[in-house]
Amino acid sequence: MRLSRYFLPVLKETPAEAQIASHRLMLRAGMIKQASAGIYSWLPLGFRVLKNIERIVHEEQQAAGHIPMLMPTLQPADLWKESGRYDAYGPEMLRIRDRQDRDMLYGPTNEEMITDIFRSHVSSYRDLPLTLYHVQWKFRDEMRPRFGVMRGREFYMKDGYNFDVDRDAALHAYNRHMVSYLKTYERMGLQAIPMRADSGPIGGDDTHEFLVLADTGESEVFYDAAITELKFGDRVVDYDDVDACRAIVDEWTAPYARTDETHDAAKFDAVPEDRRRTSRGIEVGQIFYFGTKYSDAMGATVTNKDGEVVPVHMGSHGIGVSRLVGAIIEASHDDNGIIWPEGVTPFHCGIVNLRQGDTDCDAACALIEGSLIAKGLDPLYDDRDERAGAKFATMDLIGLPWRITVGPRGLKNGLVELTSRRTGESEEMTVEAAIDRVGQIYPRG
RNA sequence: CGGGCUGUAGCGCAGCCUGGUAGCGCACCUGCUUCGGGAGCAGGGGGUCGGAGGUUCGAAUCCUCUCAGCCCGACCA
Repeated sequence: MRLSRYFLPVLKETPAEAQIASHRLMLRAGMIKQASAGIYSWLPLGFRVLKNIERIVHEEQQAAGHIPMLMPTLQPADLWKESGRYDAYGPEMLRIRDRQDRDMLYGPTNEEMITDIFRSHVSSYRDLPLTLYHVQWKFRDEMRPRFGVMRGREFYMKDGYNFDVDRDAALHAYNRHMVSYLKTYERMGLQAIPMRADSGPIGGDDTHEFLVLADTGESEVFYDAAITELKFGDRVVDYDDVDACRAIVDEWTAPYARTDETHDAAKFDAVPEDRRRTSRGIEVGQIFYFGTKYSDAMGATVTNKDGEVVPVHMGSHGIGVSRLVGAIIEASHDDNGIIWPEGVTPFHCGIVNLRQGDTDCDAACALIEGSLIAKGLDPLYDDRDERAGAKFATMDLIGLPWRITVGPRGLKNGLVELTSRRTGESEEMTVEAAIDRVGQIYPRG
């Protein structure tokens, strides 16, 4: 993409309403524009990041055997009256009436709808296990939206629902989700720690939240430093292997890690003192096992091996996709702007032409751009007729992890500069070497 | 939903107290010079002062109502 043809409305000054780093930087980098309190338009740069996060979520969900679909944002109230949550949910739920005077709502989550789909089409244990998920906009009418996309009223969320014949099978689904979530967050360059949590309005027995450590987090968290040493890395998981999934879950749930809601001071004190940590965390996902809560209420049953009709065991699992954009920035920025992890960056590499209009510089930049595109990468070439300082400042602000700088001085010797946004370190090399290096950084394109 | 604050050009703000018909910086447009970390000079365009009502000869400024946004709290992915 050539910046001169793109839509990147960066701001030099910070809008007054932005209080925290991610909100400030998303506005300054031209990623979002507020439409109303807690409701945002996603401008092209922000949209790219949102879609990258969504893509990783899809890939990891499908790797775990979960099936994508799409449910609507508007739901009939009848389903929610059936589960009892129409009254239980309170004013957070946006209620709407259509022209026929039917009660509708903008969905804050989809347990009722998915249970309705399930009961309409599945009646045998032979069709289980089944996990369906979608990524869709949700709405919760927060009293006080704030912090940009971190706590909007409208938000983009992956929510999945597992259906299993009994408790043991459903617990494997729970473990499978935890494993897939660990992998998902790690691919986004995040350390998200699973912590035992409260179930809130979803209800249920077993639940973990995933928290990213950041000073601006809404929750106080207590954990054993040992958990931050764990890395998922390149390990290959067989998601059908019950014992293997449980072993990974055991590994990540062994060290103490809880939010203030479930904090147990006695157990925390048992952690060696030098490993005890207190911090703040941003919740970026949660998994639940809630048994037959909805299947009982809504009559979602299957016939088991023995010919008995039994309520199906369920769980649900969410990843806050739009919130993750903010959370990643909270965890990865400096005074000059955002620092994107390679997994979610809106463009793989920036190309800065220091002397726009100079034949050699223009040609070198065009060559680099074309070669990176040929490798399946997405570079952002700043071809504007701007001064060097303005181009550098823009690149730093929007946070592309790598930058190739092309100027007449270096080019005289056939050299360009490759700079890491994270470390600030620069290295001079030939045009070809720079193209190769960036290609190696993103082996999968 | 309680408490506090703010709405003046795309963004950041001054002007309001003490009424006299709107200004600064950035951004934008034109020209010249500049050109490796948000350039300089000159010229230029852009605002029903959130909205409605009232007081007044006259309202951005005073009064009433209203809408929107932000902060603290309770709540929350």
